[in-house]
Amino acid sequence: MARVSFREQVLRAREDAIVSSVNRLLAQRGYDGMTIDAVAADVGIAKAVLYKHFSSKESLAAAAMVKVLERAQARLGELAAQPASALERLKAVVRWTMQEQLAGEMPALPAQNSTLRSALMADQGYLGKLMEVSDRLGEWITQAQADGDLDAALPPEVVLYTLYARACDPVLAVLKASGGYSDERIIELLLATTFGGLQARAAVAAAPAISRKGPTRSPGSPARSTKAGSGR
Amino acid sequence: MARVSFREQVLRAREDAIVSSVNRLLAQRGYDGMTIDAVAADVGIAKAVLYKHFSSKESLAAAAMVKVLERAQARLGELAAQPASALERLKAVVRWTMQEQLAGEMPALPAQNSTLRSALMADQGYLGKLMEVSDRLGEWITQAQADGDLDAALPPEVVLYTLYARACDPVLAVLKASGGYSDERIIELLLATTFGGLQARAAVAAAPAISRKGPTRSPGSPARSTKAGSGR
DNA sequence: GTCTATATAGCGATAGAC
DNA sequence: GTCTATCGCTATATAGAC
Repeated sequence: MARVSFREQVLRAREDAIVSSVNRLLAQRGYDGMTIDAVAADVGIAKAVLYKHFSSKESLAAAAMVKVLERAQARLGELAAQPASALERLKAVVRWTMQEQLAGEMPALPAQNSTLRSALMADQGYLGKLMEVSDRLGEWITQAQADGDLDAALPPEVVLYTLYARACDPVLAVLKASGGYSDERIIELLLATTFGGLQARAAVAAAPAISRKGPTRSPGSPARSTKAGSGR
Repeated sequence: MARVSFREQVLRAREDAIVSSVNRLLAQRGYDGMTIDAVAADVGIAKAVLYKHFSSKESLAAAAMVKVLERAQARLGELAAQPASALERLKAVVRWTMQEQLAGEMPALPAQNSTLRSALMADQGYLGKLMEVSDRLGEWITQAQADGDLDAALPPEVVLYTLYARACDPVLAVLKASGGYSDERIIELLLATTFGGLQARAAVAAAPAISRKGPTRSPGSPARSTKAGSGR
């Protein structure tokens, strides 16, 4: 019994290592760019061993998504324990998702992949966790609307989807790549643009005051300061 | 000379048809999901003929992106001719990109694909058009900030990237798939969430007043109205 | 100049050696 | 129980028939 339990433990530990690698590789290269060989190499095991744990590439992605949702659940639990308004909690959640993104720990799935989506929709573990997370966020959203902190004219599900979308917002990666901003500054900027549109009023009050370089520019001379491009 | 010109014209017409198909297929299945065979079948020509016009899949995608930028340029020109504030023009641009998305005409590229990105960054036509569009949008952005309509604390490039990101916002597709909203309603909702975060004040004034079903709900009973889920 | 048939390669998945 | 070598499939790209 003890030996079986020990073996179980070893297997679980390795599964954790696998899922962790998948998480990182998904974040770096995306689902299509991630190869099974790369996963095996990253974990340091043979590909055949990988298939002893997960039957397909899709199940690997599903496991990674479940792990992300579990981490999100843990974060939600922490936030629920702290005294804060619903809006503050929602902001903290989005901040966390952005930190995960910057840390390269937020897996990126294709917006619409038929086989992958089918696999995810068939995965009860994934669906269950997703619904639990969505329910808790939904409670905070409606609460924040009742508090007058979020625009009550927006259907809660629109707010929910928007929060999910910000967890994989490409703007963050572009700003990071541009190199002109610190991680914390990027998060503050995106929090400002995100919740400025979600809260009912006083949009930018949440963002710290920002000192512009040089004297205040005359409104008459815009002079194209945005030639960056950097192609989507 | 006339015959050559005629042949030229035929070739150009077919290239337009090809690019049009690529646009649609990119919007439907994404870059990785789009196969060359599907493009040839959609256009109604043989695959070999396709390669007479475009040397690779990447050049197909680049051509599609250039076409989108050209359409955007045309739209920007129309808007520039009309009397309106910079903010109104920016809103009109975003509205247009969302209409394109809903019409299935907005090609979707992977967020980070090494070979594709390299090909795009090497495409002078693409880069030139992108910079032209970005310059014009940048002018409107700084103007809107000078007008006090956009948050002046946001770097213009952050606003620019955010506008680009909304042109392929997955939230739109999710709301469309949910079936609960008309196309126009979806656009109004996303315009509200987008510019609420970008304009300095009076966030939701742009969105039309929305009549909620039933009597005003008591703030004390949130009762999870968001169990939708719909996976990422 | 257009299509059929094929070359080539990369990747997911598996069988067999040790 | 772990790894090497390979299968089979799909998709990009091309050569040759008509």
